[in-house]
Amino acid sequence: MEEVSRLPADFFMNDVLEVAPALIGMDLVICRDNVPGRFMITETEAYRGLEDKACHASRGETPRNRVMFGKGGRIYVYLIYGMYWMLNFVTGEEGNPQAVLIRAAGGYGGPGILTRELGIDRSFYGEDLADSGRIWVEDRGIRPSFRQGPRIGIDYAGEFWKNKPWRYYI
DNA sequence: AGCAAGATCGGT
DNA sequence: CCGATCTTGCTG
Repeated sequence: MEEVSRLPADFFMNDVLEVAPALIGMDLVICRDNVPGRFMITETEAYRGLEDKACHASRGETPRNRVMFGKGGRIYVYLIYGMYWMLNFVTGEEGNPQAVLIRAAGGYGGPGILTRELGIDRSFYGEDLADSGRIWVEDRGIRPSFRQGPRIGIDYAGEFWKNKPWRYYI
C-alpha cells in the first residue's frame, strides 16, 4: 500500500483547538484485511482538558480515560449507551488531557454510525496513529471551507461549556 | 453490590 | 420524545 503522507505524532501534540479544525478535509485511513480504506473527515469536535466540563477528563483520570492523559497521537475509544463506539484522537502534550471526537467521515454521518461502518471498537484503544498498521491519517492537501458551532449532546456540561463553538463541520 | 447516567440513533 | 443496551464510576 502507498502512504501519501501519514500525519506524524507531532501533528497531534498541539492544542486540540488547533488540531480539530485542521483535520477537516484530511483522510482517515482504516486497514481491513490488509486493504486500506480512505474516508475524508468532515466533522470533528474538540474536548479540552480538566476544565472543560464536557470532557471526560474533567472528573479526573480513570481507567477509561487514561490514554487522554498521555501524549497526543493515540486513539481514545469508548462505548456509549451500550451500543456505539466513539472514535477520538488524543491531542496535546502529556499531562494535558484533550481529544478530538471524529463525528463524520467518508459520507458516514454520526460518530456511532462511522465506527460501526468502519469496524472500530475497543481493540483500537491506545493505538498509535503515527505507528499503527491499521489506522492513521493522511493529508492530501485538501482544505475545504467549514463551519463551526456548539458541540452536540453535552447538555450535562452546563451553558458555559455547552456554548463553546468547538464543533467543526463541512 | 447496586445504581444512575451517558460526546447516539432510529422509530413513534 | 422515548427506548435500546451495557459499561463505567460513584456511593455505600
